[in-house]
Amino acid sequence: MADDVHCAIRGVMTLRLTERRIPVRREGAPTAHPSPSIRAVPFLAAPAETNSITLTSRQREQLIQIGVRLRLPARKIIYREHAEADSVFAVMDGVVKTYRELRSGKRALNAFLLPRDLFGLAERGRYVNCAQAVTSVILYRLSISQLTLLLKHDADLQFQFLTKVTHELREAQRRAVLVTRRDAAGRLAMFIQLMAERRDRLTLREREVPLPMSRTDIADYLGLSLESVSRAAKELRRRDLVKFETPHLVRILDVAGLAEVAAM
Amino acid sequence: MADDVHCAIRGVMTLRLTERRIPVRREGAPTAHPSPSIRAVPFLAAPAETNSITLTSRQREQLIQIGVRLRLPARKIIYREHAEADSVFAVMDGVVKTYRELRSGKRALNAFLLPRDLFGLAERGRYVNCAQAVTSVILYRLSISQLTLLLKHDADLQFQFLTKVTHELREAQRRAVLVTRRDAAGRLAMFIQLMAERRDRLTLREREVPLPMSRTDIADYLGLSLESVSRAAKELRRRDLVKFETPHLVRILDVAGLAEVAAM
DNA sequence: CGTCGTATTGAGGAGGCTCAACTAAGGTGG
DNA sequence: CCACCTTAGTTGAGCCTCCTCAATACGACG
Repeated sequence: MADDVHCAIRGVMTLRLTERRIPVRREGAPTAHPSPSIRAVPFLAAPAETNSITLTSRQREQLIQIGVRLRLPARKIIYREHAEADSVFAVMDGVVKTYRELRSGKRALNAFLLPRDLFGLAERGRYVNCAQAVTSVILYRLSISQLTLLLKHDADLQFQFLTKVTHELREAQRRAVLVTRRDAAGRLAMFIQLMAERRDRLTLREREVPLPMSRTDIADYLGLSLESVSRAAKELRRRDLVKFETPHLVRILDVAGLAEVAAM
Repeated sequence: MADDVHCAIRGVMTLRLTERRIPVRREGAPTAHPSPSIRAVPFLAAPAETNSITLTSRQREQLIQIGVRLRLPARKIIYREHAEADSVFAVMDGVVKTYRELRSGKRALNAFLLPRDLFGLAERGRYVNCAQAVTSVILYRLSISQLTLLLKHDADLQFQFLTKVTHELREAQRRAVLVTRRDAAGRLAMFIQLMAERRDRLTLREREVPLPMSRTDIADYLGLSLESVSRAAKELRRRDLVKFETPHLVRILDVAGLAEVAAM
């Protein structure tokens, strides 16, 4: 009995810690996306449709057939820059980062990939950046050659991919604009907004935004030093715009105020 | 006779000036790309192929059928941010810039579009940035709705577009990495390299790189102030890496040295 | 030859980076 | 169970680079 209680407490504590460091299980857990799906805002005006594209069940089945489901631990390197590119990956659960190692020893983060995102950008059959799991992740690995065949055969499915890549292009442009600004607080505010928008609506309501990545990752993404991110966080807190419940969970206190700081 | 000479001289002078300010006619002039074509490095390893993709003559014809050829003067605004997006454009000749107007009154340049580039990025039927002619340009205007139909019907053609957008995504990521660096000289060096690579091989050999855009445009693209661009140019000149024949034509004196400065 | 737009040059100030010390929390091993 | 070590994050001081504001030079055009 005493042992049970002890175990229960330890279990809870461990769970909390795990939640904080690598929050893989959220509401809408793995089972919510049992088959591959893609998130993208279409470039066409969608009359009655939602903001997102959807694959037909047949398209999902086709993807499942050429794909393999993977489960990887946090920090696992998925592929390296210049490595032979044989696969494209779809994130089912967890967070992945893609980055480049610079000569100076610094690394430039290109993107954080969340569930329903694709990654595995290649050029002439070689990956153009590295990919690493931020949290423990569940991925869907698609053979590029098989995917290419499938896309050339199914124009509708390919159109979904075209829409997705176009979406990614817009995001990359947005980030490029973001990192030109000079003030650290503004950049961090935009980053928090960005992560908040990409969350499911469920938690958006509570205004709690998980930031599973480290301060260093955020700094490398925003083109700031780690210290500047820390100071910017303090600044946003001082102005009562956000509150960091933990280093990896931020609560937005003033949505409008944060938007004001984030505006360029 | 005297009048003829006078006219001839004036004609030559005018031509030279036009060349410098808006160098539309280059070797491989408009007639070199009489029908729409796209430039992109494929993401697949191309065994025997070149670095570029090519459209079949039938695909070109299909595009010509749904497209309209346009000739626009320099500085002409092609479309504005948030405007209804009904067209995608292919550059046939000249240079176009896409940018966003920021609240602060500044503008952030997203890209310079050269011949064989596409532009007209939209989100939910609205353009996400402005497009303006830098030089006088010849464009091919494609109706998005008709293009969409065509792409959904011709998977091979769509695959070319997918390849192109993927290429643009890589470029956007590269730029996002570029603008995180702190030193102005390094950024400008990368920019000169970038423009040199995108030139046709013909002039690359001579190491003369035309920069048809203004210093302000370069500054807005690199996330620097106009003055910093000027100072960076001076710095590169001081080190004998480049020489500015005119403000809009730079000659690379030391390819390796420039690459060294440009390296991150 | 004067004017306008573009590009260059100069002086001063702001912001972020670097270096370094310090704190907090987890994991390990005695 | 506690001391130790490692990693992540915070805080502080001084420096460096770029931005801003302002004046000047240059070239094109009327």
